[in-house]
Parts: sequence; structure tokens; C-alpha cells
Amino acid sequence: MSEGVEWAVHCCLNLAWADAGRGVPAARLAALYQLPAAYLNKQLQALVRDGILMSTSGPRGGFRLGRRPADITLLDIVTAIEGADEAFRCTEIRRRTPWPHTQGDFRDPCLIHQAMGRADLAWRRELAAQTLAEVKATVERSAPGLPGRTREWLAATPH
Amino acid sequence: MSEGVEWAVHCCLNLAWADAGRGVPAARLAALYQLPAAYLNKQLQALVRDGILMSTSGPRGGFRLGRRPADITLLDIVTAIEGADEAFRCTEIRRRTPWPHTQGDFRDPCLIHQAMGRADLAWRRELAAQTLAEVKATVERSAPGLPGRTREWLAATPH
DNA sequence: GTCTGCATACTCGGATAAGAGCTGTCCGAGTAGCTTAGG
DNA sequence: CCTAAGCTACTCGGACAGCTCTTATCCGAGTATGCAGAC
Repeated sequence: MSEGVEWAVHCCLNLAWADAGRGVPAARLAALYQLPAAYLNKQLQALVRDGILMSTSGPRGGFRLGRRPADITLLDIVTAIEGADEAFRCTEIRRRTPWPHTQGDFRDPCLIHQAMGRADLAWRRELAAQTLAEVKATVERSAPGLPGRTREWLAATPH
Repeated sequence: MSEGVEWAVHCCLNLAWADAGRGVPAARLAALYQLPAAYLNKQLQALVRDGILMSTSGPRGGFRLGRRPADITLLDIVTAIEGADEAFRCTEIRRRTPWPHTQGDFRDPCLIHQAMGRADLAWRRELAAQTLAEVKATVERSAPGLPGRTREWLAATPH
């Protein structure tokens, strides 16, 4: 899985803590964790494409959440960065046997594909069950001072 | 996910159908689906390393199952090819904030990592629940003639 | 006829290249705010 | 003093390289088989 997923989730969380009225530039978010700003910008673009974030150009511009944290799941973020395809790619190699096909052999879907699909579905179900709002609440219970510190630092003017 | 996983599962299934006494060369298994023989060999080596297959060199050599199909799970095969690492890599970027750390901030594990870990666990659990014996039985119900055809073709001398 | 030694062909195993995708960087389009000149 | 036009600086967005990992290939080590020759 791409490393951008980790960045994206952390950034979404930080944007949930930031002032709702203001946007946060990609460079500022990158400075928070000393990440390459331009590349992080690329990842955030993907989040914008899926409506998870909104972007504003120009001075005082930047990124903000596109919808409420309760309506953003971890699956949404992962899908935006990684794409919607499932991990296991079934290329139907079973059809390439040297002997001639018997009619009806391939009416049923590939059972290996199905088994992998079940696992993929369980993974997606678990990710979709976790909203950004829930993660945010859990983190706030674990580190009560973190939201305030983050919000202040994001709002402060960089020098 | 690597394409080798698909090949590996199909090959394990075919080896479960093959004569128990004889080994099947990688080239023969590759010919079944018109795959690059040398590269398939590389994937099968990974299965041997994890004890899923056994290999024999020389004439009349080849690969056979390393243990009973009931003791081989889909997770075993995927892990052998892809490695045991979980998909999401937590690099602990939360520790790189510009402000000084408050003691106890990082006593709890990264909650984002935990959430991703839960999804990963659900995926593994689903894969571990499916044994090769179960997949084999399901396929045999769906295509009763397939095991016999496969077994015969694998045993036939290539020309 | 039987045993032994050898040559042969076959198979796996790891070392070695090509290609694709992730990672990282750069520059241009567009915009909001500031400055400045005029009324 | 107020207004408006122009300028400046800032930000996103997409186009352009570098690098790691997957994909693919090749050759050598080892082994069972079959054959030939001697006893």
C-alpha cells in the first residue's frame, strides 16, 4: 500500500482540528511532519477529486474538509489514494487450459477469485465502519492536548 | 498484490489433483496456463520455503504438496508470495511534529495504525478460514470433470 | 546374467536484466489581497 | 477621505524525472535414469 495513505489520514485528522473557516496550505500540512510538500499536495489532490477535501487557490487558500468528519470513512480515504480496484487481480488463467473447454465449465465465477473477494470485502467493511469522527474522538481521549496544539500551530503564521 | 498469488493458488490446487507419488515440473504447470515457466518456478520456490510445497530435483522430479490440503490455507499461500508484512506501513509520522513532545503523548499506539490493523486482521482471518481442501471440494462440485482432466494432462508425457 | 561405473538429460535454485508503478520535483494558471493613484 | 485599477505574492494543479519493486530471463549445481562394459 502506498505511503501516501498514512499521510492522507493524518492530514484529514489535522484538518478536522483546524479552523473550519480557513483553509490550510499543503506546505503547512507538510511542515507538520517534515514531508515533501509538492508530493503531499499530489495526494491531497486525489482527496479533492473524491470530495473528501475542498481546495481554494490563492492567498489565504488551502485545503479544508469537503464534508463532515462523520461522513468520511477510512475506506473513502484509502480508495481515493489507492484506487477502487481490489488487491487480488483475477486474470482468469483457468480459461487457458490446453484441452478444449466443456460447455458450462465457466458459467460459475472463478471460485478462487470469490474467496479472495470475500477477504477483500471483510477488509473494506472494517475500514468503512471507522469514520474520521470516531478516530478523532478516540485520539482526543488518548491525547487531550493534541487538538489544541495542532490547531494553534496550523493557524500560526510561518516565518 | 502480485500476480504470482493467482498462479500460486491455481498451482496448489492442481497439485492437489495430481498423483501424490509423482512430482510435477514447473514447466508442466506453466504449460497448463501458458505462463512463463522460469518465473513461475520462482514463485513455487517461495512456496517451498514456507513448507507449502516440496521440491525434488533431477529427472522425474518436480513439485508436490508439502502437507495435506486441509492444512494449507489461502493465507499461507498469500503470505508465502507477498511476505508477512501488513499492507499499511505506519512510519510514526506523528512523532515529527515541530513542537516538543509532551510526556505520555505516544504511550498509546498510533490509533490510525490500530484501525488499519483491525482491517488487515479481518482480511487475514477471512483468508485463514479457507483451506485448500475446502476450495478443492467447492471447485469439484462446480466442475466435476475438471480434476480428472487436469490429473491426466499433468501425468501425460509432454511432446 | 549381474553388477558397477559413467555419461546423459532433466529439474530446481539463485544470480542477472527489463519494465511498471510509486516517489519526488518543477513550473504555469488562477486568485485574493495590497498598493497606489485619481477623484 | 473614498474608490478603483493594477501589481504582487501566494496556492493549487498538472506535467516532468528518479528510484524501488515487480516481472521476466538465463545459467549453473545436483540428481535419477539408462547404458555400456567387465566379471
